This record gives sequence, C-alpha cells and structure tokens, in this order.
Amino acid sequence: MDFAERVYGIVRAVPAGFVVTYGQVAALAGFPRRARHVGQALGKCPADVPWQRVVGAGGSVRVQPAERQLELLRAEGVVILSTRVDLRRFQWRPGPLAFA
DNA sequence: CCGATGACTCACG
DNA sequence: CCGTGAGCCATCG
Repeated sequence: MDFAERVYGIVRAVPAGFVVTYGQVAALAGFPRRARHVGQALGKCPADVPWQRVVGAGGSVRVQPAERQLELLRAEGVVILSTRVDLRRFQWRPGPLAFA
C-alpha cells in the first residue's frame, strides 16, 4: 500500500459535512511530515475521493480557484467564515474504530 | 544525478 | 491579517 492509496482511503472515510487538514491526513497515514504530498496525491485522485473535504491547517483553502471547493463544502453544510472553514465545528476526528 | 516545484506548516515581525 | 523564510520530501524534467 503506497502513500497515495492510504491518503485516498482516509479521505474516503471522512463523512460529508466534515473536513480534515493535510497534516492530519498525513499523520493518519503514518507520515506526519508529508502534508504537502497529501495535496500532491489529491491533485490526481480517483473520482470517488471527496477531495474537497481536505483543507489547510487552520481551515484555509489552498486549492485554486478556491471558489470551486468552497461551493462544494457549502453544499454539504459546512460553514465558511470569510474564506476559512470553521474547524471548531467541522473538523472530523476519526473514532477509535474508524480504521480498525 | 541534480535542481526546481509544490492542493503544507510553523515561527516571526 | 499579511508577508517572509525556513524546514520538509516525493516527483519531474
């Protein structure tokens, strides 16, 4: 299982209406220092991967143009506060058995 | 092989 | 809040 595959598996596990950060995904994948590569992998991910649910640390959107991602997130109920996702309420925390 | 690149992050001013 | 700079590291040309 390579890095990208793990990333896709993790992102697919994020429920609609929630988001995770690049660094968080990298850590969950077992590679805490590869936040940048999460983005690289998402750039060419399969269609069934909800890439819009991955944002930068602090809730910032790094995708250009950002409007596209913001639109998809709003559509699933995520509240955007002036170009930033309200992580306080929408960051997903994997439960103990999320990946067992 | 090597340097440039980048959907990152953090510290500082 | 904004810009800078420095670590980071796989991928690309």
